[in-house]
Order: sequence, then C-alpha cells, then structure tokens
Amino acid sequence: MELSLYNTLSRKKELFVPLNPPFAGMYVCGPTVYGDPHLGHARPAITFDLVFRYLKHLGYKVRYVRNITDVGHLENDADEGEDKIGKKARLEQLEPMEIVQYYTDRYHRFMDQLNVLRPSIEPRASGHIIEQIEMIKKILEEGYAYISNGSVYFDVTKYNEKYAYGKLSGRILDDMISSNRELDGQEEKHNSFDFALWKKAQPEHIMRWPSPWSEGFPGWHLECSAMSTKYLGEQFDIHGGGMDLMFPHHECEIAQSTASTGKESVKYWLHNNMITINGQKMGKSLGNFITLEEFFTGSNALLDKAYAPMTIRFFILQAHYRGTLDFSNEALLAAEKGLKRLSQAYETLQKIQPTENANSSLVEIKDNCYKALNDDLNSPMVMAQLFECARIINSANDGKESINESDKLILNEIFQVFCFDILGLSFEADNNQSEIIDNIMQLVISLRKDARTNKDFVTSDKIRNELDKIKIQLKDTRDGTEWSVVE
RNA sequence: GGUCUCGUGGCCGAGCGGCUAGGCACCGGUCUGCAAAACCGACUACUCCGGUUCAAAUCCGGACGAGACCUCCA
Repeated sequence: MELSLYNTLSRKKELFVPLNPPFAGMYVCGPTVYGDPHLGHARPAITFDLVFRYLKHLGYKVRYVRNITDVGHLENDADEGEDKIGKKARLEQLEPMEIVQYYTDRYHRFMDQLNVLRPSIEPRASGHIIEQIEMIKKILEEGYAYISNGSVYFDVTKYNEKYAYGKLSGRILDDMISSNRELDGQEEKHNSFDFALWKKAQPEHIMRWPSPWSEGFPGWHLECSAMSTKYLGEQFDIHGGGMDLMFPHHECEIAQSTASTGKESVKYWLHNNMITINGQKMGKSLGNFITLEEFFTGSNALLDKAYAPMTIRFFILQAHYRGTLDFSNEALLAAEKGLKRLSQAYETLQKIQPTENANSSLVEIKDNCYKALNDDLNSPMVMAQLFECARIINSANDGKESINESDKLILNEIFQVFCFDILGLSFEADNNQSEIIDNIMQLVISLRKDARTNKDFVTSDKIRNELDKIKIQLKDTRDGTEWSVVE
C-alpha cells in the first residue's frame, strides 16, 4: 500500500506520486514574526513535520521550504492598514528587523523544544524582494495586473476569464461579486477582491524598497509564490498550511503562480485544521490563544499547570490533522499520562528478560502502523498501535505474555521507527528536571532536619557525607539548609 | 446572507456499510507494610427523524445544534 494524501483541490484522498522521484518538494506557510508563537503555530509545524519525516522515511529526498514572513502582512482590511511588523516596531521603538530577529529566534527555540525538525530552506520575504518584483513584472506582462497610483494590483476578473479563481476554496467569483461588501479606502482597486502585488509606501511606512512602480513593499501573498518558485520550481509536489489560509492567501498564490507561468504550480494542497478552546478557534483576534512559553511554564490563567513540550506534541498528534482539536486541561493531562505510559513501557522493554516463545501479533502491529500513515497520515491510529505494544510489554513483564529475543528487537524497532523517527516523540526528561531535582533535595533536607531534631546524628551525617560524595554540598545557614553542586 | 465542515460513551479522540480503536477518568479484583505503577475485569457510545440495504455511527434526504471561511490570524 502506498501513501495517500487528502488534496484540498480535489477534496479527495489521492495517491502521492511525486513529479520528480526520488525528489519531493514541499512548501509550507510559516509564521509572520510579529508575536510569540502559540499553540496555533504548533499545529501546522508539527503536522508538516510529520509529513516531512514520513516522506524521508519512505526514502524520498525531500526539500522542505517554510518561509518567515517579515514584511507585507498588513493589519487591517484588504490591502490597507499598517504592516504588522512595522506596527510592532513602532510600538516597541525598535528597528523592524530587530522585531523579526527576536521573534524568529523565539519561534525556532520553541519549535526545537517541540522536536520539530528545521526545514531544508527557511527563506524570508524581505530577502526576496527582487524575485517578487520580477514576478510582478511577469504578471503585468501577461496582462493579469494593473498599476494604480504607484501600487500594482492583481486583476482577478481578468484572470477568472481564463482560469478559475476560487477553485481551491470552492468559491465562485460571480457569487463573490454579488455578495461582496464595499470597503473603505479601496479606490485604487478596480474591484474589492483584487489584491495587492506591490504597495506604494506611505511616508510613515518604515520598510520600503525601490521598484519600477514606486518605493514600497510587496503584497503578502506574493512572497510564497515567488519563493516556492525559486526553490522548488514552477511546479512542485506539496503545499501546506493552516485551513484559515485557504482563502484568500492560498487562492491568491495559485492565481499569481498560474498567471505568471501558465502552469498549475502545486500538485497536492494540504491543510491542517484549527485548535479550538471551548469549541472556538484559538486565534490572535479572539484573544484566547496561549503562547508556547506559557504552556511550558504554566503561566496562563487557562492552564492548571505547566505542560512539557512533548506532552503538547503528543496531544496534537493524538488527533488527526484535518479535524479540529479542542484544548482543555483534562485533555492535556490525559496526553501527559499517556505519554508517560508509553515511555515507561519503553523502559521496561529494555530491561525485560526474553522468553522462549514468540509473540504472534507484532508483525500485524507494524503493518497497521504503515497502513495508518499511508491513509492520509493517521497519527492517532499509530499511537493506538504503540499503546498495544505497551500492553504487550507490560503483560510480558508480568509473565502473562511472551516476548522472545527477536520480538524484543521488533518492538524496539517499532518504537524507534514510528514513535521516535516518524512521530518525533521523545522520552527524554525535559527542562523541568531541575525543578524535580530541587524538590528531591528539599525532601532529603527535611529528612535530615528530622534526624537532627531527634539527635540522630548518625543518620544526619550519613546524608550529608553521602551527598558530598556525589558532589552535592549542604550548608546549614541561619535561614535553613542550602544545597549546591560542587564542580 | 453566501460557501464549507462537523455532531461518537464522563473527557479527548479513531472509525467511513457487517468483525463495535486508543488514551485519560471512574468502579471491582490481583499485587503491595501503605501508596504508586503494572496486570485482569466491568462500563461499551454514535444528535434527532425518515430512506436505501439482508445489514448503517458509517450511504442518501431532512431537522436541530456547533464551528470555520467570506477582514488580520496557523
């Protein structure tokens, strides 16, 4: 059985056949770096990390491109309002690129913690102004754009005469025209659904570049078309992103690429669904989002406690990527315990004594894992198989089932391949370990205090001496006992 | 208003025509100085109303409910 992926374009699962095997190209819309990454950023990152990892596992040479949007993404109504990054820079009195650097670094740091692999190429919009200008020229030459007061707009009506604008999101242009709302400040456009390719900068606008039309900046949708073409070619295999980007962003990308090359640029469009909180989308505008930092530290009123990065990865992968996923402390706690169960079973497996008899169900488990992944990346199903492994291991450990030497190898392989390599889970102790150690030390210290109170100095000295041997030093001060590690 | 999704047990979530995943919680038991973990068992659901079928959570129609997009959001 081979890999099938749900293609938004056809609304069906399709067999994945790359354009140029053994190569596979994937472009995913990355973050606009004007704020801290939140749970909503984690979902596409992890979803497409899974795609990336699985394609590599299948033997493809994958080029994974994920952009950083650092210019052109505007605040308000269609193609009006302030640049998101420019605004943040103004508010914080920083250079826009300082904002970009700061939040890009933060994004990387938190994605690393979630064990999300870095993409092959991570291009920035501001670093590809020339490519974007060239693409605009091409679209103008082809007659699908017009210049208006120093700005350039994509002519959707003209494009729709030859191609189908709206085919990805299932929209019909005529319907859009009839139900369209008039917005203010759009006198430069022929139609409100036309979108900016180049915007002339207002005097107060900080980020600006020279172009044949005006000093200004590129439209938001353009960077993805320009950069995907540059690094993956005019036609490539997979384009991914959040469902909320389907319209207008991805629709506009299709229009731009098609208008400039005359070709269908993307073969498979993949979209991950949203994370909800109390049934409602978690989003910036709703103010109900929780940043990853808050998750890792527990510092948000919606959180009962801090959750480890792996718990969040597990939580996200336990749902299929195309379904909504509802956040709650109860669900996170369940994920945390589930992850622990897997990790303890894996530990048990390493220590287990093999038996004579073999276990018959392991081949089927491995098979089921591949079946699940091939069926549009059904990660929850893979997890269920891992839990089946855990059950077998624990039962064997209790002497109720058998695992021979070769079964042990197969089980280890299943964990290695599916759990670690493909799902990207890891069982390593995470960053709150120091907190755990400190808690342990406080316990030891209080035991020693009890011993001293009872004048049981044999015990109290034993504690201090034994700790000293492992380079932990205790100091009795007026305010209590302190501990530190001696180098 | 338009377009499109979705409604599964206490919670989260698979399933896509017959064989009724999985995790967490709860309950009973084994084990244990006591806990915890582990194991065994119990609970076993598909919003409602029609239809198709030998057979429907699963297909079709309708009702109700929820959500997403149509404006920035992953």
